[in-house]
Amino acid sequence: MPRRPTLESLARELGVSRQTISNAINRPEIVAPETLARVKAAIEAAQYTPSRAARQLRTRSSRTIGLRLMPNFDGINGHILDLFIHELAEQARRSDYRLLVFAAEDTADEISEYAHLAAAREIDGVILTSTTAQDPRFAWLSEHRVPFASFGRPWSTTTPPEEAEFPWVDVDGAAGTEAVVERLVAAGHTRIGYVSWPILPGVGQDRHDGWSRAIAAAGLRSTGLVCECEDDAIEARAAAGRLLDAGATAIVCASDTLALGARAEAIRRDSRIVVVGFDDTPVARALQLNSVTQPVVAAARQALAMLLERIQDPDARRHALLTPTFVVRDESLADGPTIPMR
Amino acid sequence: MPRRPTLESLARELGVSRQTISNAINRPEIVAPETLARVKAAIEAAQYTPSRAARQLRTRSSRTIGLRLMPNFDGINGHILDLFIHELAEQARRSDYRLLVFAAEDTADEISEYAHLAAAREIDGVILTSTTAQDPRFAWLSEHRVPFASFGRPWSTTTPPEEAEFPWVDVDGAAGTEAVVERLVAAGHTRIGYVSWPILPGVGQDRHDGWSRAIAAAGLRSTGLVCECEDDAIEARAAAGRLLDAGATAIVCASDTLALGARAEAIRRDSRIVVVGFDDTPVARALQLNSVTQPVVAAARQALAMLLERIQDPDARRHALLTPTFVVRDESLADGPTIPMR
DNA sequence: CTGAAAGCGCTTACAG
DNA sequence: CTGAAAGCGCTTACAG
Repeated sequence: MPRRPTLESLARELGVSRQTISNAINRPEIVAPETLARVKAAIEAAQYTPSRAARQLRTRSSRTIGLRLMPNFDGINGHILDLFIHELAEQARRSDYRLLVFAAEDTADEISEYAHLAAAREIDGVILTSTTAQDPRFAWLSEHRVPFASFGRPWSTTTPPEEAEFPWVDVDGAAGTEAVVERLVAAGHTRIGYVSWPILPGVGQDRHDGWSRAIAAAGLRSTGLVCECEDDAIEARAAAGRLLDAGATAIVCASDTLALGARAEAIRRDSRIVVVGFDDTPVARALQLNSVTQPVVAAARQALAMLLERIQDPDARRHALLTPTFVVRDESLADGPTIPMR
Repeated sequence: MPRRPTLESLARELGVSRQTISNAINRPEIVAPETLARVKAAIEAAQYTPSRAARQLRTRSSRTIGLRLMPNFDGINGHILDLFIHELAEQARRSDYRLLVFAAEDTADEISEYAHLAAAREIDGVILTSTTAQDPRFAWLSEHRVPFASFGRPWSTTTPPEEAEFPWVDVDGAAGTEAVVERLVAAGHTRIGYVSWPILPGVGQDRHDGWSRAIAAAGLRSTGLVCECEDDAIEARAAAGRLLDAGATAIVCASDTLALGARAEAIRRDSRIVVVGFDDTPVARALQLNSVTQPVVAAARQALAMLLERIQDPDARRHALLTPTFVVRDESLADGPTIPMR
């Protein structure tokens, strides 16, 4: 790459001191207006940009945040993380932060990479995604004083997430499935099945609980109307079959992948059966499938804002639970306020 | 973050000079074995990692590569880039390089970010994806001496890609659709339709040409058997309808998104109709759809290797065209060597 | 092989 | 407001 100007060379050229130029960049308000203008023009003309490394070394801040890329080989749902990362990168850039991403084999490997990055002072903080119950990353990062914010609640079975000593933002999955059921009930459905992810503490349980809560609130029966399965369309198709055998007229699913399978079965049996997915992935849009959309852009913004606060103040610990929206694409449900079909 | 050891503090502790420690890290072969062992142990014990910023400043190398995150809001096909980036991150880490990602509004904005990153010496090189005909990024990066390697050929209409003055790796899309048609012909199909992306220089034309070439080689007719449409399942469904009206018994598609739509129509008409997608996304797997899989992992490795070569040698310009594989999931095609169904 | 020294390019108190 | 100076934490020729 070509030789580039430095503070030194620029100062000589302009006949001022290095400090003046540095001031013009970092504290323009203390520089005399005419000098400032002259310096700014020279900076512009020379395409001068301070060396990030030198700046980092001096200020002891990298203005870089680290993020592990989660493997997403088999999921349709990885789309959510795609959107999240994209928005995170956009916001980071706006705040003059860099986004450093890395791959890791597992959580232990992920942590070891944080250790490296932190030791080499390459990152000022970390954004976590895909949190699990008993997630070991929270403790490690806290212990080692690495600032972080999490997209995903701590799914601890002992401490409620509101008491977490670190900032997090999450989407209220239960509220999503709950809203779906309410709408289905309003449309006259009384046998509403649920194709669930494994009901374990975390997202799987959360989404299930919303369905369950709404069913109970409506005074409906739930017996025989839940099927647990892995995030696999083939399994979901079989599960949907069982729910339909049990008389379901609508099937709510924990993901679009599951909905894809459920819908194949539903179409075979009776085209009036309503199927609802979750995450509103491109697949749902392509198939005109009802789904629930997460406010991912807001989540990314909040996560970054929280992290930047945390970097400033080690005690910062805001929490935010965002509400998802039911995207109705089925005509039989198409009354009341919805997101317009795309 | 906690106070960390420096070369200075470690040297004092051990009673050796800073250089000795630096040598132990960077040129261990010139340090006396016992000293080396002692130093290595101390480094391990103190969890010492050299400050990246200081190192960068001194060596004038950031060991960081830049990558623009392409927006992927509406595509199912974004999956390929996901895999690519993941593998790139993995390989980069293995070579002790960092992967810095950023979002950009458009190509001009992307270039302006390269300008910033290069001026601040934040990156040593760039990996390009999603290349287009007349892609302005090639010229800009070349002119500004920013090393880069491209995942995607230069789709210039004037210069053949083999003459490009920069390294690139790509997947031979034409070979993919060609192999698909050959297999369909072998299975007895004589009316093979193609749902195409817009046939313009680039991936769209490339994939179309493979189909076209194989049809001609088999001595089959192609009239009425091509439909161009945007990467949209709804449009694809209509297109498939027209192809079926023209007598097609098999439909090859430029993407899984298109195949999704085509299949919906095919199922409605006759379940024996064969549909083939492209990219083998999770959707294809979920729906047991035939598809063509790109060797993305190999592409990412090659792209990184080429970039690292280019960083060493400004004249390095290897090119590689990788061959995709037909993933057969339809029983009617299930003879001959295939990738086993997952 | 080891030790004293220069310098990468910045930022920021400190006198003036 | 500006100028001379220190120092962030490394790497690497250079004498010994």
